[in-house]
Amino acid sequence: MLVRFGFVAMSMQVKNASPSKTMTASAFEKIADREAALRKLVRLAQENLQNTKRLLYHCIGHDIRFYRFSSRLLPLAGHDYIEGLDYFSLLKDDFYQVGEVVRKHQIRTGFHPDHFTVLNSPRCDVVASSIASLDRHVKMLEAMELDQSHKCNIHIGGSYNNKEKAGRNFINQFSLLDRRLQSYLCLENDDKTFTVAETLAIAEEVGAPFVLDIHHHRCNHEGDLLTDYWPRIVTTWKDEPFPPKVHLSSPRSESQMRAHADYVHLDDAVELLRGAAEVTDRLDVMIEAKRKDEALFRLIKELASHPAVTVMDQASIRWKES
DNA sequence: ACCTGTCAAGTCTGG
DNA sequence: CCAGACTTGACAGGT
Repeated sequence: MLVRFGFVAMSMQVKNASPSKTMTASAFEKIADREAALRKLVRLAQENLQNTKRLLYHCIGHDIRFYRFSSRLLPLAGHDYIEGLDYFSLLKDDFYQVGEVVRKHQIRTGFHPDHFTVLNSPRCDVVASSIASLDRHVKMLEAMELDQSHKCNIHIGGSYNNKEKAGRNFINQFSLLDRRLQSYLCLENDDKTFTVAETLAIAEEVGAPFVLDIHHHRCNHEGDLLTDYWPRIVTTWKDEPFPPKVHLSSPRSESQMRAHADYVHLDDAVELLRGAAEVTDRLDVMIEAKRKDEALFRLIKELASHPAVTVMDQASIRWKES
């Protein structure tokens, strides 16, 4: 099994390259000259896109072909204050430049809209802003000229005291989305509410790929063994150009089980790779650790001494279990 | 240069 | 019904 590793949004090695620079709503309010404030927002967004490009070059230089964009590229996006501001026409070229690097170097990218994107909420305003957020994320991918193989990954949402009903509500809301949005989505199990079993069943029903988060699974499962789900997980990716993707992280501590640790524990990685190797010959692993790309490089280094591992380059390995 | 507190969002819990 | 916890990186304000 060929395994490629990726990281999220920012680098611990590339300095002054935040792709998430922003302005608070209250700071925006305090600027008397609204036009000047809007210009500053556009400048921040432009910096975020240019830094994203720098981060992509960093990836390329280290053989990394899997990267998740920051979901905060556009400051105050969706906020009432900036109504009428068209980031997309103003930053057309910046978006295009990012996409150009991605396509030229065949990097797998995507977004993870924040957990306030809740499609199954009983509140109409929450659903509406969630759809608007998804639309914005897809617009960014389109502005980069990246097709549906680059996904927006979301969770199912809240349970509202009736998880089964909440799941059905998600399916209903999903079915009401434009096909354009649907085709860019993939679904991930979360650490509190929707387990692998529940999320996978929903993903199968709506025809979206399923992203396994091994850490969330550990926080939120019902004694179910992952081995029961691996074949079905892989099947949800069968029509996709890229291989199945999974999220890998370790708990910060026993008292902070849900929080992400600085680095990934080798054992967690090995456990994941063992399971995946039974069902797929390609896997993309998104590292979700505080130390970002440093955690990726450290994990590769640690994996190198495992008997089942052959290191291919700085960011990928071959797993060959005895 | 560094440190601490605040900011955004939605859900859930506890009072 | 309301306040606070949860989460995260960056802002904001203090020293």
